[in-house]
Amino acid sequence: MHDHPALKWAIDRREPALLLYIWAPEEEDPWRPGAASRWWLHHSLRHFKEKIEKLGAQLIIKKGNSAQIIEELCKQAQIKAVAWNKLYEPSILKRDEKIVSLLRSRGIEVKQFNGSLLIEPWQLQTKSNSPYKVFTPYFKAFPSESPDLLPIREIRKIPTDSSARNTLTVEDLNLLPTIRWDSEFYNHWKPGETHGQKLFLNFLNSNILEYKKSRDYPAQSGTSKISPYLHFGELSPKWILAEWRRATSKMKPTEKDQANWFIRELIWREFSHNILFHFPHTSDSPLDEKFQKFAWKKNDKFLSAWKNGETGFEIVDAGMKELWATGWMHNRVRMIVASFLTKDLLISWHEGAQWFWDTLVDANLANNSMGWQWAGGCGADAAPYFRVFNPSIQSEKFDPEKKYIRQWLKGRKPQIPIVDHKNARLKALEAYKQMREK
DNA sequence: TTTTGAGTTGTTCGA
DNA sequence: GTCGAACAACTCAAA
Repeated sequence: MHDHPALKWAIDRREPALLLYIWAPEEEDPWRPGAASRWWLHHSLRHFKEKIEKLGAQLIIKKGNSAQIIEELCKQAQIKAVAWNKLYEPSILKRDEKIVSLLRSRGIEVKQFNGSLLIEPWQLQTKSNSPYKVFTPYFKAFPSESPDLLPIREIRKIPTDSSARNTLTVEDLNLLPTIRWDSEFYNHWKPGETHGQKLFLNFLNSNILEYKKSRDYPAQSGTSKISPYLHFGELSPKWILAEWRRATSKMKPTEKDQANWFIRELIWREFSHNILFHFPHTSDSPLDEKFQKFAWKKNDKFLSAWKNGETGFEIVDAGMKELWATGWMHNRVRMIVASFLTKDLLISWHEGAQWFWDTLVDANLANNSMGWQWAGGCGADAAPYFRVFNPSIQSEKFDPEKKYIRQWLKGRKPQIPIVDHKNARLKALEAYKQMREK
C-alpha cells in the first residue's frame, strides 16, 4: 500500500477502481514460481487482501490467461483504463507487451509504472550507450539525488462501487504444499507489508550500525532479511532508501561507513535487473560465451548429496539444511555452497539455480541468475576462476565457534567428505584451463 | 582510436 | 606465524 504508483494513479482519477490479482504461473515459463515462493505468495496475498478489505474495497482474484481475464473484466465492468506496476522478467515483459496492445486496440487506456526498482533497468548506460557489465562503474554512476527516487505515500482510501464481483479465494489457488514440509517456515517468516516494514525499521535501529562487518557471519542476524518482501513488492526499494537516509543522516562517520554497505547491496539488486534486461538469455545460458564449452559434470548422486546437505562438509551441509528448513540461506553461505557445487563438484551453476529457485522464499530471477553465474565464473563481474572457496577456511573465518553449524546440524556425527577439496580444486582449475584452450 | 586503470565477497605458496 | 605476491589474461569503461 506504500509506494504503489499504479494504485495511486488509479485513485487519483476519483472514479471507482477494481483491484485485480491474476495467478498465471505458466506465463512465466520456464521459471514459474517455485514451491517456497508459492508459500510466501499465499500469505502475502492473504495479508494484502485483508488490508484492502479494511479500506472497504475488494481484491478480485482470478487464475488463467491474463490477457483474456483482463479483457473480459474490462467488458463486464466497462473499464476505461488499466494500470499496473511492471515486472521485468523477460517472459513477463513479452506477455505484458501483448496485453498493452490488446487493450489499446479496444480503446482502453493503459498505464505501466515502476514500483519495484529504484530506476528502470535500461535507464543507466555507459557513455558509449552500452549496458553496464561491471558493478563498480555502475554503482559509481548510479543517480544518488533525484526526485524519482522518492516513494509515494501510503494509500489510505480506495474509491469503489458497491457491486461485489466474482472472485476466487486465496485458498483456491492451491499455493500451499500438500506435503507439509513448510512447518518451520512459520517460525522464521511473517509475509506481508506490515511485517516487512517493521522488520526493516528494526534493522535500521540496530544491526545496520555494524552492517559491513556483521553481515558476513551466518550465526549472527547481521543481514536485513528483507529480500522476500522486496521480491513480492511488499517493500519498495524507494521506501527502503528513504528510511535508510532518515536513519543514517545523523550517524557518526564510522557508523555511516558500515551503513553505506547496505545501499551497495540494494544497488546490486538494480544491477542484476539491468543485466537480465539487457541479456535476457542469462537465466539459462552463460553471459560469458566461452563457458558454452565448459565440461560441467552430470552426477545425480553428488547433486542430491548437495541438495540434502550430505556432502560431509559441515558449512555446506548446514547451509543446505537452513535453506530447506527456512526457505532462506545466509548470503555468505550461499557463496560457499555455490562455489562448492560449481568448483568442487563441477556441476553446472544452472542446476544450483534451479534448486534455489524452488526452495528460496526470496527467489528472484535477476538476482538468482546473476548470483549463480558469478559463483560459476561465467557471469557479469564473475569471480576469477582461481577463486575457489575452501569450505574449511570459510567455516573457520566466518563461523569460528561453529555456532551456525551446530544450529543446523545439531548432534550430527562427522561424515566422510564426498570429495577431497584439495584435489577437487586442482581439477576445477584444470577444467577451466581446458575450456580456454579449446 | 588508443591508452590506462581497474575489476564484491579468495587461497596458496614461499620468503 | 605473518605477509605479500601470484594465480592469467581479458574486458570493461572512461579519459
